[in-house]
Amino acid sequence: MAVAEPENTARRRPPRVDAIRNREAIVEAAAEVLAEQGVAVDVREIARRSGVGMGTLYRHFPKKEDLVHTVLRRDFAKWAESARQAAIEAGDPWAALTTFYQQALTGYARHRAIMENFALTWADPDLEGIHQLRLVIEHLCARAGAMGLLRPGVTTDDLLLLLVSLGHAVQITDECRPQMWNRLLRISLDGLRADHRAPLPPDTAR
Amino acid sequence: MAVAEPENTARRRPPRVDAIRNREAIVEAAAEVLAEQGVAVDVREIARRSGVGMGTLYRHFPKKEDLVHTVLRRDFAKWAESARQAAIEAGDPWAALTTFYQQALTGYARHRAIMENFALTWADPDLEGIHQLRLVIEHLCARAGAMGLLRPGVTTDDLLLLLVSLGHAVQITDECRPQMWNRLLRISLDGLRADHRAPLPPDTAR
DNA sequence: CACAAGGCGGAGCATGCGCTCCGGATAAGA
DNA sequence: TCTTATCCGGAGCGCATGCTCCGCCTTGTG
Repeated sequence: MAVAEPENTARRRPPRVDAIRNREAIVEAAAEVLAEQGVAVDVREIARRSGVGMGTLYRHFPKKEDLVHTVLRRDFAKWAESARQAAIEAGDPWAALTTFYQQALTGYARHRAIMENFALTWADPDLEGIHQLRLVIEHLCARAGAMGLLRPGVTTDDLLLLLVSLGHAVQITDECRPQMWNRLLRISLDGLRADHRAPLPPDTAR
Repeated sequence: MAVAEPENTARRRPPRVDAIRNREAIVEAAAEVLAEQGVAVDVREIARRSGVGMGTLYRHFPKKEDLVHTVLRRDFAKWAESARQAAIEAGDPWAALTTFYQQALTGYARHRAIMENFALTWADPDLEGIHQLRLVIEHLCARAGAMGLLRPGVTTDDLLLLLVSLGHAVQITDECRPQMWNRLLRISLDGLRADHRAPLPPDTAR
């Protein structure tokens, strides 16, 4: 690995302006298309919408996966942040929890690729985005728990899984019955309230 | 449409024994593979496992869809029936509801194709299988409601959607944390109990 | 303005999958 | 046994999709 790589540290021309412009157009178009159609979308469609050729697209993102990851990291972070903001603006801890779910699930419905990806990776704490989201939920959990509002024994993992699970319900119902998932959310949250003292089944270690 | 179709009513030889045997082998193998890998499976894999050539497979089922439907109708019915039985054997109405979900969700975890298909078609009451399942849930709902155990305003659709939603959670967690979805089930069912009298959000018509 | 380094576009390759085609095999009636 | 309607197998077609290749063009520098 010690072979001389000439000029790999400096003396590199900065990227051309058209290259920068194109890269941004690609990411923008990809975000749009991934939100609409999910990760199974044809790469040609992304190229078409961003007004760029396949060669250009693959120069900037050597694998489709690279592009998808780039977009997903960006949009996932945006999404988690907006849910966090919504929770902060709510008054009491319980309202914060409710608002958090409502905001998160509403966003969910508008981004198929986020949903698909979240369902696959929610249990992996190494991913930056998931980790951030986990911290938010932990905080909400702690706040509600401190005021004795939350059912004892409920974990952050429970709340994360609930988010994934309801996310699926949202994806299925949002188009034809936009308020139906809200009923399910209400039911689940009521099941999380502290007046249920019966212990939950143990969560067997992975 | 009145063109003479010669001999379309009788005088047709019965199918050969090898044809019958092969047809059954195909359905059996397809059920296995669909359960493991979902509907996206390669048709060649089904042919291979049933020890039959592509020509034979496509003679019996002209489209992949036909085979999938055949298998799904069969397995969906089996699945719904086993959940119904479990509910019947339970004592009180609430135990029936709990057992029903537990049985249904356990079966769910073992059949990917059923899950994928159910998520797409649960709202369509024209499908025989879904209709049957709906009746079962309606009955459970009525029983629990009559004893004042069920939260007022909860509909059959709510319970169906809850099934789909938890089904997704099961699919995600069953391999690495087999008991985790049970916690979510418990939470949701507790949210369905009659001690929550706060009205649910309205379900806007489709 | 002249000239490269680097960027650009899209035809085309490789792979995977649904489905077809047809020469050969075989069950079942005469 | 002989005949034939019926069935069998699997090579291969058509299409979609991820990705590459290469001749032409743009940008930025002296």
